[in-house]
Amino acid sequence: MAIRTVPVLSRSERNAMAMQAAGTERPATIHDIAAMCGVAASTVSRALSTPDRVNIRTRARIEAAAAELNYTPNSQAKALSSGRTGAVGVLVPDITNPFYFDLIRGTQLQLKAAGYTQLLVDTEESDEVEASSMEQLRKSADGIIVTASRLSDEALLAAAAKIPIVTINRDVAGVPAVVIDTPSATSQALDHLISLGHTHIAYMAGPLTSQSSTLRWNALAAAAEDRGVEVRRLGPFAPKKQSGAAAADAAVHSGVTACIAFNDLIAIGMLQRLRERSIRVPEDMSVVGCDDIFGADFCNPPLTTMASPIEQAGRVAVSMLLAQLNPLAGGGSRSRSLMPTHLTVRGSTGPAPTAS
Amino acid sequence: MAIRTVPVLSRSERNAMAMQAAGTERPATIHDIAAMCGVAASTVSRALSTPDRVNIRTRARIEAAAAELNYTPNSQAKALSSGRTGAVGVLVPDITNPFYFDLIRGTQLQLKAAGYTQLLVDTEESDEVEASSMEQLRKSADGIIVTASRLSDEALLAAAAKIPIVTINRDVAGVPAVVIDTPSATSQALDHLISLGHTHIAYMAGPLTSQSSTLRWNALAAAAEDRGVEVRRLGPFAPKKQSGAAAADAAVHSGVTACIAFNDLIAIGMLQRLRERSIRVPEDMSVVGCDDIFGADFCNPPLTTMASPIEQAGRVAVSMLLAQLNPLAGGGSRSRSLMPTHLTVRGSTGPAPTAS
DNA sequence: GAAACGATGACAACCGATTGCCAAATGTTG
DNA sequence: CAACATTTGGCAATCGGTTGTCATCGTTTC
Repeated sequence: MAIRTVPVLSRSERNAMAMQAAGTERPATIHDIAAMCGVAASTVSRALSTPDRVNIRTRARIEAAAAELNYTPNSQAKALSSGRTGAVGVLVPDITNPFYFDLIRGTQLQLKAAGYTQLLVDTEESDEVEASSMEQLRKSADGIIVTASRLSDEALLAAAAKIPIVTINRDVAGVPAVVIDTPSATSQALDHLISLGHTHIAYMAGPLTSQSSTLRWNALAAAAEDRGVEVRRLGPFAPKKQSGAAAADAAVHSGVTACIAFNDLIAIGMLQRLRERSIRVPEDMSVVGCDDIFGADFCNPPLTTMASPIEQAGRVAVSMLLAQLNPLAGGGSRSRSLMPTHLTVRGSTGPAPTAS
Repeated sequence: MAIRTVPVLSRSERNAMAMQAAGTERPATIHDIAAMCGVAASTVSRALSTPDRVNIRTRARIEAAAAELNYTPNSQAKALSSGRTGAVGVLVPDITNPFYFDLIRGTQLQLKAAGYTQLLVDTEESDEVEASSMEQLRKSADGIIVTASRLSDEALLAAAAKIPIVTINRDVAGVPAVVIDTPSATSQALDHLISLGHTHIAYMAGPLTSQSSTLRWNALAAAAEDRGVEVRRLGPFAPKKQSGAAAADAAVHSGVTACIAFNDLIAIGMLQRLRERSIRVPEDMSVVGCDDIFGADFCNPPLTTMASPIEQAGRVAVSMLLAQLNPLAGGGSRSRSLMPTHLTVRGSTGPAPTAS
């Protein structure tokens, strides 16, 4: 009969050995605290998460021990057993777009304040990456904030059925959304240009898959018809500074005297290109951007733009998502939030050139 | 005698009930696959992670079942049992600083390519937040990338003993680091200014806790002595665009004709302020920035700056960290990487004004 | 044809917490 | 002082994987 020669070790004995071997201090667990206080692990767990369920004196002992051991709960284990991960995914189409910097900052601040972790994912403007990231996050996050989604309405709805979602700048019935009201700013911008005497105006469109671009164009076209001016649509252009060159050339070629760009990146790119071509802004051509991103105020000339409360939009999206996650707090969660915008006039717009 | 009236349910039975109740499809687990293939869960686990340990036919069956069930491993469970989280923490002092946008982009891209998740944390320029974030990440990440750390050398070393760390722009013996070689670019910038005839030059310093700022100043002071020109240190200034106003005023007041700013944010802020005060750049005052961030090329005038390969630095940091995590790959991991920089001359520097 | 062997897959412990259930301890009341 | 209500805290199952150990099976070699 074979006798086990390897002695059976208790968990703490093995841990102690591992510690000794590695020479590094092993993070404390609730079991360590339990052993130190002479109570069960479950009691420790309760003392820390449901303080009322535990005698105040026991709780004090446990808290002291936890402090002494420098205890931090293991978030993985917590997530596994409780089902809540304490993380929120934030999907952006392009990390390098400054628009999202402000957004990310807003979500980051608000999430941290609520004790959540932000999982930042760059979907590279691809609907496939977006969909697979969502599937991935479904397990590792409690909710998702999706900005400028490239997915179809159906796909978004289906995803929202699996995990709480809040969209930003993408309005789909049934999915809570934060929408920055750039369409209404668009007509403000149009009126601004009209008041400066412009009658031939172009809209430099964003990606075809961008709902924002479509909505802005619709609003702009409607307003133009209402005011009896001509606005033509050019593009599409990728929302990057480099696209500005093509946009500028297209605008010049079309003979307009003013243009409204899908976003500030394109507008700033246009400014650079126009300068290269010695076309003066705003004397020869007025340019309006959108979003008021970092840089819009110090480019040359400073950019007239439709300012969006970007960071605030991020914060609101987080609030809406957290309200969805913890319905206990009385405040009935709204499902749609419209963020106001306004036109900020700087140096890139001016009177229309008199007929040459 | 009390008989249990509640029937004991197997795991799958309960899951099925939960599915029915929630009306939503529950993510598949290895147990589902195991049941479907008539093998043990452990076999499924091996088939997916150690394919060689499993018969090729069994493996094929398992893979087919996994695909059919649309199986995705639960990262929490994986992390808990294996000890590896598949996540890397990235600590930045200020998310809104465009310098870090490029950095974050670099880390994000490289991490994603390696199948890791990025946990982004804003430490708000606080050493305490930085320390507590590290303690937190110790459990939830496999490694940490720390940019421009505000911690003491000892604290960093201690942290590095607990979890793999790579620093960026912070050199501590014993901690792998990526260092952007701005000090050497600093003397390039100085020579550039000297060649333009400047003899009275100021360095607009960054935060006192920034090692980068100190190193740049040291390099600059040494080079200045070597060339026999006067360079005075002004500041410190917070690395934000708003600080540029104070910096500009200080520079003007000190009577210098050129200044080298700690970073582009300060430099751009200075340009704005100088313009407000009708001080011409570069005719009355030359300005050199550092980093070549987004915006440096289109501000007014375009900024002469010491260009840093920021995104690349992020990628290298990730590579170094991953090499540390997976030592299997032969390439001996370097512990220090110096990123070259160069001076990019644009419009913000020009000949020194002739004596008035 | 038997012994030795490698490949294969099942069993079960484990990671670090949460949580339902129940027993013991405590306090309250008549 | 007994009976009952209420805390309080322990036990054990569970989350979804990973991994060490071991039994089994088919194959190879002498």
